[in-house]
Amino acid sequence: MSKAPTPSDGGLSGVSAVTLDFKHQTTVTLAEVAAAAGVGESTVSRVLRNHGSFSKKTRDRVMEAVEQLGYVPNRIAGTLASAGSRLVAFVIPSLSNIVFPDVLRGASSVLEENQHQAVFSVTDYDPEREEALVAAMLAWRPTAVMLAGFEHTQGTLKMLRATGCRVVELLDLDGSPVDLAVGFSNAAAGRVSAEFLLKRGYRRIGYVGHDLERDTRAGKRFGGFCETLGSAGFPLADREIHAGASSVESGRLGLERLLARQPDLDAVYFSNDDMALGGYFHCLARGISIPSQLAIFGYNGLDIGRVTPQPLSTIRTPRVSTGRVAAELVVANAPPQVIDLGFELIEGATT
Amino acid sequence: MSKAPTPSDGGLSGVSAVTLDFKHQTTVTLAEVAAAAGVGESTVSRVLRNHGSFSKKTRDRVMEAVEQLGYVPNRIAGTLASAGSRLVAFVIPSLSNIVFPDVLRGASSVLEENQHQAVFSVTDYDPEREEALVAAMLAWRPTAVMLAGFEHTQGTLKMLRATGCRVVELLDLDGSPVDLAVGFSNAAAGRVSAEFLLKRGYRRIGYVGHDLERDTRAGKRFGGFCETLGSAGFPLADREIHAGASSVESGRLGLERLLARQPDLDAVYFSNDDMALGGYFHCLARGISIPSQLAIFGYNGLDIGRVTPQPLSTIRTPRVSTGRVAAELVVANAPPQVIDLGFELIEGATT
DNA sequence: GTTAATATTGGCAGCGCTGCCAATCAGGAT
DNA sequence: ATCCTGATTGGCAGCGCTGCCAATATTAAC
Repeated sequence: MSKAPTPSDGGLSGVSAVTLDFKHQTTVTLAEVAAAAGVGESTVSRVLRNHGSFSKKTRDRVMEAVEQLGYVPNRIAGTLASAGSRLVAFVIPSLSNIVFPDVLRGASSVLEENQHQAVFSVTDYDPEREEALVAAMLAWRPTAVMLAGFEHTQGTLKMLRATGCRVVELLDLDGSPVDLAVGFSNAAAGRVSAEFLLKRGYRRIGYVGHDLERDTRAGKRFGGFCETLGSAGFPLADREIHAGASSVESGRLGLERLLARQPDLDAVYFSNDDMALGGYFHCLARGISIPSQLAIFGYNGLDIGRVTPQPLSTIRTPRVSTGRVAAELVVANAPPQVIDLGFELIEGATT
Repeated sequence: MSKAPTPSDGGLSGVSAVTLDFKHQTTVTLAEVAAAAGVGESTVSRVLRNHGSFSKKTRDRVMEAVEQLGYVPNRIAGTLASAGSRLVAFVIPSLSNIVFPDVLRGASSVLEENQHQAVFSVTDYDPEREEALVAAMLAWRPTAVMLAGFEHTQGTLKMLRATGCRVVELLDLDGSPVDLAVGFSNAAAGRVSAEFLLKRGYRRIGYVGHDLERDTRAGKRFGGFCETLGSAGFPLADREIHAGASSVESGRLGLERLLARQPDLDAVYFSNDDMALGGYFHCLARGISIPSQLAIFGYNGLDIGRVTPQPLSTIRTPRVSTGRVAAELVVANAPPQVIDLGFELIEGATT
């Protein structure tokens, strides 16, 4: 963000002079509605939840009182008195990496249709932080907790196994799930990417990636990629790892550095499409012709990669579906299982 | 998403054969901890919340029992018994538009530091849906509700004014807030963009945008932009509006269509950077030289726009700060006010 | 008209935790 | 040893709603 943004002209500035009245907690309760409608509390409860039986006349009177008083049910009390919270907790590594907003998007539509709510918090790829956030989430007695991948602290695993709620591990398949798992194999994605580049005849292949320690799924892709290259007899020529999160800029810088050391690479595999786009822009800016001088391969299948002058070769991952399917399993209270949604290799014009 | 993704090789497929034991709701309660530690319930409560006084010895015994039993406090019960839920509700139009994940990101770090949780739902730019989702959110008695902009249905406004929780309207300043507002003026951003293009000498200016009815903030920018062009005597030459959400692809197609009708435009203003990047890619692909043949101007200041071969001229908006400041105001329970975070014009190489 | 079913309805005990208040305890002053 | 002050502690009444069950109203069947 900018340090000291220019205040927009025409905008109100700083603290407005007009101070609205402070709100007073309006606490219309079920009991008040019942009194106003001249019926019992349980009747109001039944009408509002459309559960059990009541006459049409009663229904109308109750609804009128609800309207009149502006009653808003209190789900905190409702949850405590009954069973499920209908809250689904997401503990995700990041919101900068488009993968996670996509997963949330897929899940939220399903959850909203089923009267559930999504709660989330961001670990910033820190397992300790994840543990603390999972604990905080469990305090809300959610219907389910959704996490990225299988790498968790012992403490997190212990909580997850002890809790009564469902657990869904997302976007990975290379590991053993606590309960449900929805995603695809990152190791396989890495292998498929390597096979593709080899089949197309590339031999001196490099890698530009971001922090593999923290983003373990990127690490698994890298592992599968190197393994395949190695067993084909053409091991990875060199790699350039950016310490922080992935970004277009670090992809660009990473490729620049890598090429400075290894000017004769014929292909580069990137940890994801953001990084790959940065590499692509570097080539455009330097006049490196793609793919004749250098091939570029990414991961994720972002929309933007299909609209660049040369479409990006990449692996398309079912991010939105991952969220959607995970949410569907949870609302259906499906038995423990592992769902492989697969991925798709997109052959663009950069390879 | 892909229709029928190839299952990843090496991944487990479909329903796994191994069925884990179903969970049984482990309900360790405060009372059980108290019994195990040999103290009263209120003592356990005080220790866990680190509130009130208790001896070190008592503290240790309680913590041991908590550890032993794997007790997880129940915030549902806690909230019902005491005051605030420490839940902050976000009702946002979209998760595809990077703006909103950025706002959530800014807010979530502040909220997590202050032991609050973020709940969200997505309206898909539909005011009726927003109303239903706000109602659902209020049922959780959140500390605050955060919404995009000032355009809400009468029903939504009524609920918002009647509720006891704080209301924050984000990313807009052109309207009157219910309670708090944090953002910047979109109309001003449009005006500033137009002034800039005029000052640089552009005269035949076009617009490529997305659905203005639903994205009212984009509509306000467009309004400010046209107004300034008009009063300078160089009214908008033409415009191309894509009916759906903004995307790189629709920016590219939009520019193509616009140029087909108006081949002699000298500059195009886009509804945001995604659209502008699409336009930029179109020019790259068609060999239209930028900015000599055509200038391109965006909105948002995405990182990617700084790394393209020619950095994109745009308006940088404080999206993450908007979320952060909004969260700070809420946790501090600040009085009603309007905060203008401004924006910054970035002069890239596309104008 | 009467009994048996069935449809409606109200009462009330919690759900698990916190806030309030009274009770108990530990030290120090007298 | 006795009293006083402040630190600790436990008991218990709700928070607002739902689930269970008994009570009452309706309608069908005889």
